[in-house]
Amino acid sequence: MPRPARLPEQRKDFLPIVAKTFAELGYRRTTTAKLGSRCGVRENILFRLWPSKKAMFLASIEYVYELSEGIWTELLLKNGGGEESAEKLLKYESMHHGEFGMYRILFAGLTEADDPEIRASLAQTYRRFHKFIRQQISTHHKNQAEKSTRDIEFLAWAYLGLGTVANIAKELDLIPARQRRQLIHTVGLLLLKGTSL
Amino acid sequence: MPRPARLPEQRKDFLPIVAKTFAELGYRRTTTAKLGSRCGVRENILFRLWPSKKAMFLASIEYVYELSEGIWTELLLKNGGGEESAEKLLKYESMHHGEFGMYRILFAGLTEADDPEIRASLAQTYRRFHKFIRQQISTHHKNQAEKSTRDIEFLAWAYLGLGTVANIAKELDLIPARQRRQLIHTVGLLLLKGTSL
DNA sequence: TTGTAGTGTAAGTGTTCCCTTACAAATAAG
DNA sequence: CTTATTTGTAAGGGAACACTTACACTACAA
Repeated sequence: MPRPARLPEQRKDFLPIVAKTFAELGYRRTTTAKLGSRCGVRENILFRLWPSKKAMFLASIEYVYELSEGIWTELLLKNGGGEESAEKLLKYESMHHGEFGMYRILFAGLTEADDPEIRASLAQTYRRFHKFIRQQISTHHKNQAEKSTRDIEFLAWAYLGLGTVANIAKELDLIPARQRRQLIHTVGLLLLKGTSL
Repeated sequence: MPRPARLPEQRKDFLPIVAKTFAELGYRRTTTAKLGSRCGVRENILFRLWPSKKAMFLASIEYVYELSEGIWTELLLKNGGGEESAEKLLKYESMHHGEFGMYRILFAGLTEADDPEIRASLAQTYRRFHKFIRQQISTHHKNQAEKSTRDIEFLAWAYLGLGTVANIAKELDLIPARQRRQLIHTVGLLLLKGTSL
């Protein structure tokens, strides 16, 4: 009898490394040879775990969301679901937004968006981010002045946009870190509450 | 005596085509052969106009801003610099935002941002967009309740973020066109005035 | 008309890249 | 131990790509 296959475990071990590489180099400049060397194996090993380079990239896109969601839900659990949850998340984000640089995978994906599979995976990821944010805004407003569902959806998109420019600004050194934190916090509150700045 | 060189004219003729190609395919998938065929010439012609593929891309990044700015200032001239300028621009943007798809060049550039020249060109472009928007918000507030410079800067970044998600949403079909227009208009007003939604 | 330099074509060149194949080493079950 | 299968290495194949070179043709000023 042969030894048991450990493919799933290997996938789990290598995925963070693969994702980080795509985040750093983008899709096209990431070569399968480079992925292999970073994982400490030859490239054909990776081709046994995923059928193609594209599949590795798709797995990385999913990983981006799961990483963020993991951190956020942990924060929410600590908080016990109180009303100030959204504020706590916002405060956390203003401090740690984009610290792993994983958003770069989404930028990379956007330039490959004419591939239907990459496009679908990206769309799903953005929708999941949007849904999560929308829920936070909703919860925040539950016991207060009501807002229409449409308004909350818009505010959630605007918040996603805020996070995205913050990432771009970080990437290009457009705004110093301290000011970037203030930006997320100030405008984030404006969007969370929908009230005047 | 030889015939006079027409290199500047050729550059001007080809740049929109080159930029559009980069916008469609991204940086890496755009091959110099493809650029040539779209321009109706062989690739070496393009290498006489720009020293490298990267230079063609850099020129395309600048072109993105100039195109937008041209449209906007034309709109402003028509309006005569009245107080409702910002609103008019906003209305125009809500209707035509991203219609040429040139923002894709910026996405493509972001995944190449570790190249110092591309990074610098991108940074300059974003700064120019930010400055333009900031001026609009400032002008809008001139004769009304004052806002701090810092707040106006933040609102301008937030507006840039709004435009960016709108582009992403368009790219990935996350929001139907009609709703996207409403998003830009509603949240745009919120950011322009800094008042409640 | 003539000479000079611009404008275009055709055909490489060396490199890089995704993915495959061939095969050796390790390992667990019988 | 034997055997079947996994895990790893080494090498390379075919294609694509950025950029170059060689050379013919064209148009203009003198």
